Amino acid sequence: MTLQTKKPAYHHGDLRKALLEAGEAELSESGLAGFSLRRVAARAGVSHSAPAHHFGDLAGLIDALAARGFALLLSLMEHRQKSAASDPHERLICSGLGYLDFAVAHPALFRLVFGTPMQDGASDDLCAAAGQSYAHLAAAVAALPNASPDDASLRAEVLGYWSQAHGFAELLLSGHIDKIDLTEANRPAREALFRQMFQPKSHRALPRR
Amino acid sequence: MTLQTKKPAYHHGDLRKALLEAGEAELSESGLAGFSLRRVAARAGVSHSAPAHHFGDLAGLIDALAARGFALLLSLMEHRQKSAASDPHERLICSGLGYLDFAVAHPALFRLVFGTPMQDGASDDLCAAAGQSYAHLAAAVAALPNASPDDASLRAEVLGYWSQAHGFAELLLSGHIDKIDLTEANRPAREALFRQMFQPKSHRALPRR
DNA sequence: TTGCAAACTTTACAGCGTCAAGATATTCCT
DNA sequence: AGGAATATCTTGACGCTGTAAAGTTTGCAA
Repeated sequence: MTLQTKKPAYHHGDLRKALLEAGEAELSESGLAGFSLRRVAARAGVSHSAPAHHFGDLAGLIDALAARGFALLLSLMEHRQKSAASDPHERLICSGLGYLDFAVAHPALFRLVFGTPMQDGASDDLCAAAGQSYAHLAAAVAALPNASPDDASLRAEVLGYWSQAHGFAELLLSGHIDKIDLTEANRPAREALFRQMFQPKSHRALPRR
Repeated sequence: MTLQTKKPAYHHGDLRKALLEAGEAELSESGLAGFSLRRVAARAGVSHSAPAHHFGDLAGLIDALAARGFALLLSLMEHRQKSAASDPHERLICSGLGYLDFAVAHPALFRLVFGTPMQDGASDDLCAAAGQSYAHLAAAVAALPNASPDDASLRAEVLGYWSQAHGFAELLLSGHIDKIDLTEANRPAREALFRQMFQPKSHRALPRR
C-alpha cells in the first residue's frame, strides 16, 4: 500500500501534473503560437493521445493551464503587496505591478489565460481561480480611503483599475502602441510609466463642484 | 483599354480585395478560432494556394486584415467624435466609446488585430494604420484643458487612456472578469459603465496638496 | 483467480499551412 | 503580329495538427 496522494497513479505517477508542467515549459520556450497538444504530450514522454484521458480536450488542457495561470497571477500580486507600505493607494499600485510582473515574466501564459473567452465551458477550478484574483483586487480597491460605498459603483471602480492594468499589460506585450523594452534592465522605467499612468489627471480633479 | 484601377486584374478581377472581404466575412461568421487560409480561399472561390501570391503567408493575410481593422477602428472613433459636443473630455470619451463599438461589433477582428504581436514583421500599411489610430487618440488627449505639457508625460497620459479603453474592451470580450451582455439592447448600460469607469476617483482628487 | 475499469498506445482520418511544379492568361518587347 | 517573359492561379504532396475508435497494459476488487 503506497501512500496515494490523490489518485492511485497507475502507470505514470501523476501524469496530469506532469502534463501541466510540460505545458508551462512549452509555453515558456516555444510561446503560444507553436503550442500543441502533441508537443506537450511528447515533452511529458507519453503518446499524443494520453492527455485526452485527463483533460478530454485541447480546450480542457488550456482551461487547466489558465487556472494555474490565475493562481500564479494572484501569488505575484500578493507578493508585491506584501513588500509594500501600508498606504492603500500604494498597495493597490503594487498589485498592479504584480499584474505586470506576470505579463512580462510569462507572456505566453498571460495570452493563453486571457486569449480565449471563458464564458462557454469554463471549469469550476478556472472560475474559482479567476474569482480569487478578482477578490484580491476588489479588496485592495475597497481599502482605499474614499472607496465607493455601494456595490455597483465599487464594481465599476474595480473594473476601471483592472482594465487599466490589463490594457497596459496587453499593449506592452503586443507592441501595438509603443515598443517598450521588456527586459529586466528596463523594469524601473516600465514601472515608472505604469505609476505615471495611474496618477490623477489634472483636468478631472475639479469638475466644477 | 479598360480604366485600370490599380492593377490590371488578370484572372479574377481583384482577388486581393476579394480575399480580404472573404476574410472579414469568415471572421464575422466563424470567429477567430476556426479562421483558416483555406476557408478564406474557398469562400473567395479560388484554390487554397491562391492567397500566397497576394499575401505570401497566413501572417501576411492577417497583417493586411489587421491594417483594415485599424482603419475601421479609426473610422468608428471618428464617427463617434463627430456626433459629440465640443467639450474635450466628452470628445475623448466618445472616442473610447467608438473603440468599444469596434470591439463589440467586430470581436473576432478585434482579437485578430490585437491578438498577435506585430513587432517582428509588420507591414508598412499596418504600422501606418496603427499610427493613425494612435494619432487620433493623442490629438483628443492633447485637446484636454490641462493636458500634459511635455511629450513624454503626454505619451504616458495617452497610454493611460488607451490602456483603460483597451483593457475594458478586452475584458468585456473575454468575459473573464464580468459577464456583460454584449447585445445591442444592453448598449446603454455598457456605455454607462464605461463612463463611470472614466470618472475621477475621489481618493485621488486631493493628494494632500 | 477472475473480472472489471482505468491509463495509456496505436492506428486512422480530416483539416491545416506551406512548398514545388504545372497550367493559363496577360503584358511587354521586338 | 509574334514570341518571350511574367504574373496569376491550380494541382499535388508533405508534415503537422486535434480527435475518435480500437486495442493493450496495468491495478484493484470481489
